[in-house]
Amino acid sequence: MSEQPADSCIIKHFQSYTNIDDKDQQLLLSLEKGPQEWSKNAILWQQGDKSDSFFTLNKGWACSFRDMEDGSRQVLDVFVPGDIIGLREFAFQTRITSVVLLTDAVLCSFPRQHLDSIFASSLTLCNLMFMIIARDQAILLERLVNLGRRTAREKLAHFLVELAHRLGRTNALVEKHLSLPLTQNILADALGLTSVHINRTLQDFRQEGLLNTGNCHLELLNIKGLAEVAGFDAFYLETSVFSQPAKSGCSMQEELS
Amino acid sequence: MSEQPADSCIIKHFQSYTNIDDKDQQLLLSLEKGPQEWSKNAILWQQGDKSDSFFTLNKGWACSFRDMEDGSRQVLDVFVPGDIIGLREFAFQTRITSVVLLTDAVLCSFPRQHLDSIFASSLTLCNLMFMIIARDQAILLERLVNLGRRTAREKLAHFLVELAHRLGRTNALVEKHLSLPLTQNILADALGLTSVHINRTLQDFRQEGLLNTGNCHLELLNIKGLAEVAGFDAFYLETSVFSQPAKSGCSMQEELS
DNA sequence: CGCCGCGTTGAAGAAAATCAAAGCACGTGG
DNA sequence: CCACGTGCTTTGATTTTCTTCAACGCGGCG
Repeated sequence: MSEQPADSCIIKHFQSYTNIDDKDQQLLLSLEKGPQEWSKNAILWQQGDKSDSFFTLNKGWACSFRDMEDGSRQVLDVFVPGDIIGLREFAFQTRITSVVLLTDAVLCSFPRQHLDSIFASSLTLCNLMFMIIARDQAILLERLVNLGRRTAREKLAHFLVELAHRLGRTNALVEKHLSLPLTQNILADALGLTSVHINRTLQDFRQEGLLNTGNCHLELLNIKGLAEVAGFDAFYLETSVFSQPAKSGCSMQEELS
Repeated sequence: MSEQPADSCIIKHFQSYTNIDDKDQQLLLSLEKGPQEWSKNAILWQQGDKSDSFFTLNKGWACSFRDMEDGSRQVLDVFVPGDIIGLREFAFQTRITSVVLLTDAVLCSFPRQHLDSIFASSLTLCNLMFMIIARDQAILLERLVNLGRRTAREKLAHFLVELAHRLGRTNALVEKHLSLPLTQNILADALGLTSVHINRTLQDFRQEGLLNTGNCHLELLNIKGLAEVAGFDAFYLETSVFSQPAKSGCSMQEELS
């Protein structure tokens, strides 16, 4: 239960946006519940569950989704290490989406009522929370554009490039290789396509030398090419209310900008 | 510049979620800039503009959109009287979307830095702002499901029923008639379809006796039927952190639930 | 071994886009 | 008051994109 600051998921996440002073760090530490191990395919929560906490994802992948009456599902979000899960359910007493772990994972829980303490005692953190939720929304907006006005090729390319970008922020992107624990089915459910079509589109990309896939692993051979296919522009990921930039940990950022 | 509380857009909006005490009302009043008239087709702001304020929409309709490189556009949001416009741009120094007025309108401006005063002086309002932005996100999520996993029929029906629901909240829905200043083109851009296809789907609905359209006007003949077509469930519109329900102004709410 | 989840492949079909043109309503100016 | 332009709706014919269905291979794992 007593972590060092370096182990705190939420502080690490917040630090990537702006500097958090010692006082605020202590506040966060005192509110966060220690890391817990979860195993693959565990359901973090389901639509309709009581909504009284959110999580920070320290290690592993997760995704949120909505089940449809006809048996299909829409994947709404893919979470990677460093992400906050469930902040958007803040306004509801019951969960409006479900969340499943795509890999074994380490999570920190954060009871919702602790948000009050944050709002009450730190203007910086209050602003920051607001900024994070607003950035989440920007990502959703972009996903909306993706689903509404792009072809399957563009959708898939855009999704992958965005993911690479987000992974770059927390250094999980080693060279152009990244572990991608997403089945073609999940990709399809995220992009509003069928897995069959995802499969064929991936084949096209491989033939064009844009990427390679294999065994939960993705190799981006030509990120610029992919970004071009997608019409990708990273502006929507770059929050800038606080002047201090995130510590740039990765060459991706420059390569894409 | 000196409005009575009843004229304040933002207070009215907030009151629909929970009770605002006098102190908070005064605070809001002091921060809000008086109502301004705008005319149809005016651009509130454009992608890339400096982002330093948001608006409350007192009268009229607006929509936010993103222009694509290929000339098409994706409509992201349709705003109706009582809505807050631009809250989600909070995290960015420049606008990530554009907003255009669909009718003549009355708006109140709210400088962003005033949010700090709110965060600093009222825990209630701080929570409320958070709730509102979270609810916005829930609506976006639902729109995402709409775009990703529904047919044209379902998309259109869902969109219209959601709109009716939202209008019901602020009493703009008289009987089953509502003014709908949306061209088929805008509907298409909102739903990721073409106006031709919207036209044909609307014709189907008319033939099935579900609705009537004409001249910026929509008549919902069979809301239940439409909701059924759409697989509509209003849970995502019902925020419930604050126990007090919004004053129910309209028979719609019961009819649909 | 046999099952199961996942990726891959092919053929056929459905949903929606595209292109092009015509009609209609409304405001504006002659 | 009528002619005209403009923006929106409507219509038909054609094409593209993506889905559906069905089957097979392959690897991991109980």
